[in-house]
Amino acid sequence: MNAASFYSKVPRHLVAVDCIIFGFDEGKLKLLVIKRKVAPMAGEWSLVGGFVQTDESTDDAAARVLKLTTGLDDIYMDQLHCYGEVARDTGARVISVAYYALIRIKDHDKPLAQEHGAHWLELENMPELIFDHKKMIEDALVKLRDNAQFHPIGFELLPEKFTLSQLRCLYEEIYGRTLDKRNFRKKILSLDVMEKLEEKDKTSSKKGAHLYRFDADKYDQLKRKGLVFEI
Amino acid sequence: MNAASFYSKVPRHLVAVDCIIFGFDEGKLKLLVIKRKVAPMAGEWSLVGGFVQTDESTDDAAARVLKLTTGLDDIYMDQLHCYGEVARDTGARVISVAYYALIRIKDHDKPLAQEHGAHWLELENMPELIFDHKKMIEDALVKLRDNAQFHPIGFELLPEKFTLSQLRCLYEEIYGRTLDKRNFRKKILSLDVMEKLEEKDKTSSKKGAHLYRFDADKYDQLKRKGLVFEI
DNA sequence: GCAAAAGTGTTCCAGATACACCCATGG
DNA sequence: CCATGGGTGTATCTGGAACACTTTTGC
Repeated sequence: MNAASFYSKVPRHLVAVDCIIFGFDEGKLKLLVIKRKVAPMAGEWSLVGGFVQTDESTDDAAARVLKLTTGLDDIYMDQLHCYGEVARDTGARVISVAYYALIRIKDHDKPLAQEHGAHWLELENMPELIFDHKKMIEDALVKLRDNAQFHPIGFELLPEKFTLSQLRCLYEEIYGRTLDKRNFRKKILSLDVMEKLEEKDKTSSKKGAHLYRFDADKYDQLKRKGLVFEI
Repeated sequence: MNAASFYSKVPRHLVAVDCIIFGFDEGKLKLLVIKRKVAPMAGEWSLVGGFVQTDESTDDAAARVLKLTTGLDDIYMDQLHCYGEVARDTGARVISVAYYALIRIKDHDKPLAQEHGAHWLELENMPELIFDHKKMIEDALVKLRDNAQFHPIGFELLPEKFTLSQLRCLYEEIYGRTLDKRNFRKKILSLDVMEKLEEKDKTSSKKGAHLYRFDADKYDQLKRKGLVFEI
């Protein structure tokens, strides 16, 4: 059999990407979701998505969709899972590859997002979503937890400069449980991957809290030497 | 926009599944690979795969492909990753969803496998493979390690009755390092998820080693009570 | 002066690691 | 009788968990 006859007569499918876009604001994990504009399910809440084009990889498609809605490039994104049930999309048979992204809410293009009907909703208070998007979000949260424990991805959700309280609050949100203040400080500081700045943040206390910055270069160096990041 | 116009004019893609089929035999992790029969790359080593049909989910397609080559049903399978680079398949643009499966080599339909040109090759001594199949295998091994540590999936690779030495040997293969005999026994037995049988296996020692059987019901009970499986 | 968040150390316990010898048996 | 793999217990160490008071300063 030659290549032409091997690949011909094979069914072709619509392939979509859906993005679970995490943000962190006001001490809460949030997701960027949109009011769907097209039938079926127009007007319902949906993840941000789009179809994979002929000349782009699925990774590229996810990056394109993210940029289209947030204006952001060069963002932490990871593939979550491919959802391939025949009837998962009620409009047509669509195979969807889901990605999750971590962004700094402050950095995104707010007008652009609004133009696309996008809203930041609290993870803990998600409305009904179309198709299997709820399941995607659940799966993404599990994966986020797993990854955040052993990789320094939490910093992707915080501003460049942040306080230890903010960082702890973020991890508490991700893990869904409280963390001991002293143990958390001890552990994260012992990793020695953050730079302590002179500046203090006074927005949330009279005393002021030191700001820190994640040092990616230092992390890479230490990782090569065998550092095991764990929070 | 209505549904018909929304979904029309969207490019459609060939979607394949590829299966990384792990087995364990003679103390070694092995993979079931085939000599590819069709162009391009006919005659080269390849993972077992096939195209996703119109009426089947990607999970179903993977299960179908596995059954076709091994005769086995109802096997541990988990999705690995969706590989979506545009040019990953040199014959056409094919998006591939990879799955990995754990089977008991002794249970598979050997003649059927041979008929499909399938061979069990040692993981440590893999030849070159077509396309990105090498990468898929590497990714699968990472995922297998991660999963085996916290889920009792190692048992899927062993016969129903096995000795502690066999089990330890399997984990040594998976992790790629030796494990202390006494510590391993202590840990695995303390989980209390295996039934100790009266029978002994004398094939590998004069004294004979007790056979054990994994007790899935007991594991499920203990898990509900909060047992954390970890090896 | 007081409210509100920042910052700081020690004790305790569980689980991981390291390690060496006797046992049973077929040949 | 000896070679081979099976089976066993203890001491030590490390890292996680629990826990409460002082500091700073804006109001």
